[in-house]
Amino acid sequence: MQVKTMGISQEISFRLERLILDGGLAPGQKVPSERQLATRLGVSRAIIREALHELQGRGVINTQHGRGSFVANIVPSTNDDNSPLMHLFAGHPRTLYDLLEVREQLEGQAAELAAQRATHGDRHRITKAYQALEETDPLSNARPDHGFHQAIVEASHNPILVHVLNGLKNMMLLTVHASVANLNPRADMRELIMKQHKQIYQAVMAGKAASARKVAMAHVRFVQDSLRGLESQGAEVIRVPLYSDNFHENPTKRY
Amino acid sequence: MQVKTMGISQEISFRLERLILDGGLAPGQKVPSERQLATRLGVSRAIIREALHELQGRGVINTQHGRGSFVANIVPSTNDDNSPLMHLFAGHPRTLYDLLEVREQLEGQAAELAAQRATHGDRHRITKAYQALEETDPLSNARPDHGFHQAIVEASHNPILVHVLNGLKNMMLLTVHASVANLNPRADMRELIMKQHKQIYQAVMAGKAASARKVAMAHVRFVQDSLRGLESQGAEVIRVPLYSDNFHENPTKRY
DNA sequence: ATAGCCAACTGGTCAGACCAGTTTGTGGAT
DNA sequence: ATCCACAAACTGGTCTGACCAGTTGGCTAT
Repeated sequence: MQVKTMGISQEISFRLERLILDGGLAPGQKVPSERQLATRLGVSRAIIREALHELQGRGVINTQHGRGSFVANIVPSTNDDNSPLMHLFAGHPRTLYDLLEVREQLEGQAAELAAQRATHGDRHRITKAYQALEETDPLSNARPDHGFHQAIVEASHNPILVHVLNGLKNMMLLTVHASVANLNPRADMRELIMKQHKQIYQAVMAGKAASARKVAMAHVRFVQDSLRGLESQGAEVIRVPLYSDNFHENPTKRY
Repeated sequence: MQVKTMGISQEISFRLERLILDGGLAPGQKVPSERQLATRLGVSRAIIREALHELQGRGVINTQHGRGSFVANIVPSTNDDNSPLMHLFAGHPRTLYDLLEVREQLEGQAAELAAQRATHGDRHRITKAYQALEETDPLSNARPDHGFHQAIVEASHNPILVHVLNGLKNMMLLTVHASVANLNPRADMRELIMKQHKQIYQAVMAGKAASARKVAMAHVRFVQDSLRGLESQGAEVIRVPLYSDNFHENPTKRY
């Protein structure tokens, strides 16, 4: 109905963004002061501030008290690295564990279904992925790991499950790839993880559905606990801001 | 360069975002009015507006003149109506059961977590939703049913779970006759479903996590089996999308 | 020349007012 | 009794002017 209408503040933010992106303002350059913009554009300073906050939320500029606003170093990438979700992870590390909590369920289900439904072709692909996993040095990269899990998920023959888990995994890869790399270097952990992979592989191939679910869930939970352990040791899993929260009641006890 | 300082408006936007993440505000839900937030948080309305603009720029919320601000759907993969996933439903009713298969897991997990983590406020909301569910004639509409499940999912305090399940639910609404609409007309089934709801409600409220998971999963599985039964009798389960219920008018649209 | 201070920037916050859409409930007309 | 219209009472949108709080640079006093 009313989609046409766009507030002045929106229009201002668009004009500023276009000005910046068109090269009128280069990255690092200082944006005119709020009062200047207000008089020059013929609007109140409040509007300018709202528009600037919008750009700030988009990551186009950053603002410093007493100094001014500056054009951020933005790579006009079409990647969704700047998606709202990414910001959520950056600001709220708990979300990572929420993610793993859900993954624990779905990976377990995937393994269970895979054990039940895997075809000959599936088994072949899973075996190939597992062998690649064994032969590759986990230190180099996590792709074999990715491939192994992927093969199992696909063997579940549930496209919804594949889709959802793929989405969750992408989220993780984009935000915590460093931490995954942090996990493997420790010899003891690496050995444990490889043992878990072996258990998953064997259970799925043997068609032991319940067992497959169990070990797959244990695997995710292990990763989860390990990350938490790393974090408690001061490792930088993801950026951690510290803020108190008395705005809304907190859940009784998390984790 | 003391980077530590963060303005009130930043903190407000952070807290609001956190509130949304915690499931206190689910996608599509209305954010409290600016004046309410201002008084509740003890800051001026200008600050609230700046914080909201920041979230808006980030795509977390969208705002409509005269109506309010609403939480946007921030998990794109499972909510995108144009997703290739939607095309799967076209000719493959089986996908519906894949969906329910996944839902079985996640609803179970949601109930389990809700039983563990529900706050006083959560319990109040769940109780209210359950009472509405009891009093309403299920034949009229499915809103109370949705509200009840939604309340439980939100009480899990896992934003990822909330968003994923919300996406799956939307998918179902878009493609399937609401299960209750199909199932309830039969007196025996309706009674069974209401009994299951009661079990879920009691288990969650009693904090019996394992039991809550069990009955919630059984509920989804029952719906699943029932639909399959109906379908085998020749009933039309899958339908063409006709809902335009979604109002994602994206204000960040250029031009 | 330099240490120190102060004025003039900058953004941050507040208060209250008014405009502009939306929703809702109540009234009257039917 | 039903239904339509219109007036509150919401909601967000904008403006004004004031004051607080960091930063910067220049000007004094040493």
